[in-house]
Amino acid sequence: MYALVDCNNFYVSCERVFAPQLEGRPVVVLSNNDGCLISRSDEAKALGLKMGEPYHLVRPLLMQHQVRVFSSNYALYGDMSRRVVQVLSHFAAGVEVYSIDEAFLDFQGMRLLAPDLLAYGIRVCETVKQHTGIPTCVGIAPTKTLAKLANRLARKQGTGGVLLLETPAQCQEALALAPVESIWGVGRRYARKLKEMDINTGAQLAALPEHWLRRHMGGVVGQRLWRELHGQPCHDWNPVEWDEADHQLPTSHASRHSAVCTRSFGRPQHEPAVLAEAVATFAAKAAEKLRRHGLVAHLVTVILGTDKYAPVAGPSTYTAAIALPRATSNPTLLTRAALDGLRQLRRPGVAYHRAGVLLSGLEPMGQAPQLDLFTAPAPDHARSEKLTATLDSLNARFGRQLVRLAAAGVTKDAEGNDQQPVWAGRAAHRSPLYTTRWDELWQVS
DNA sequence: TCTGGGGTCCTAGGACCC
DNA sequence: TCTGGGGTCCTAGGACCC
Repeated sequence: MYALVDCNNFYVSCERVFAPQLEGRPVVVLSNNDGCLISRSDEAKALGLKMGEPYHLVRPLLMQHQVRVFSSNYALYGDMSRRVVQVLSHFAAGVEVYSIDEAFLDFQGMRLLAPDLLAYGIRVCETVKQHTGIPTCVGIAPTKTLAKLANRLARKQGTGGVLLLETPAQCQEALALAPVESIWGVGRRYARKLKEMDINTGAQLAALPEHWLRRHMGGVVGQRLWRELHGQPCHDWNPVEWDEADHQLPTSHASRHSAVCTRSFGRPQHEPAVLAEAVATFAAKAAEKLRRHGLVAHLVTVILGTDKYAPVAGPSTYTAAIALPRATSNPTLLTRAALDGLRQLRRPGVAYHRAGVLLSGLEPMGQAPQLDLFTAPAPDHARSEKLTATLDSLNARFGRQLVRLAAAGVTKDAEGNDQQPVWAGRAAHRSPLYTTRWDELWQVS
């Protein structure tokens, strides 16, 4: 058995923890660059506001109904997510973090400890709410796919936000209630195809022959979906590992294949120097992510994007890949490669709307075989490793990007005040970093 | 003027290797 | 006229997830 714990309207709920007066009022959170709506309170959903809707199109509606708007604040959401996972870790032998607002719990054999699984699930919800302020729902079922389904139904039909599907009959009943597009693994395309065949519910999908899903729904992916719907677990299990020394960051053993940092600019940019600072910043952030996971990369891909909504033919995304002689997570080497890529890619006079850096060809640090027999390790390799480690610990202690490469640019004015780089995205409504910055702590008066 | 970011898996086809 | 078999790696594209 698996339990899926899902935080309700997660980003909005995080904002409400520190602004309880917004309880019961319509609230939305915007994507990076204040682009689209990515989290909505129940009241905002009731106004007809849709997930992913462009902010500039619904602005009049938001003003009309006095909807409270937030720019996204990932430092806050990431920290709240970590707290939720920490609470969950006390309730199961294993926790798999699936996304920033969802986690699976290993409930195998849980019956022995908690004969009443439903009551146990309710206790999970209550404890998370009490310890973090975040409301959740829990779905419990024999497979991850069925647990997702149970979770989806839990809010409306569950007990205290919890729904337990245990017997085949219970699973069948739930599947019959589920629109086919709500099944985990059935996206827009497959949903349309299925509806054309008059397959409208999860139960109808599960009733198709296994080989049909293999043939028409992505090969083994479809086959796995069929089996999961029939109670046979097919998905991997990748629990987080708690580092005893540093209880801050759980790390997953799931292998990662890439680390990427891309951003839209607040306004289009064509200046080489500005683009270089942005790309250097993204390279450093992606490299930091790599080191956090103990990985090194073989390949650096620089991404530049023009206006993807412009009514012109041709692609809006351009990439240049730089292969490294040796896999590394060193920010200096990765930034240098990224800037090389940028020089290859950039076309004079073209206005770019976004940029990014993708690191791939990943391997665990220390195990990477040397690709180039004739390139000796740099003589200052050890010093440079030490420098990187020092940089990471300074940034961990005093705030992200406090110490960085000069290539990433300077964002202080003459008086030493923080200043946004010219390429920075819009974030007009960001809340304070209540839990991760000393000078932005929540104040109670 | 204004439309996010970060991932996964699978398949097919081409280049290249012995 | 006839043109193997078994691989790897890379890229692009399509599907999905949050």
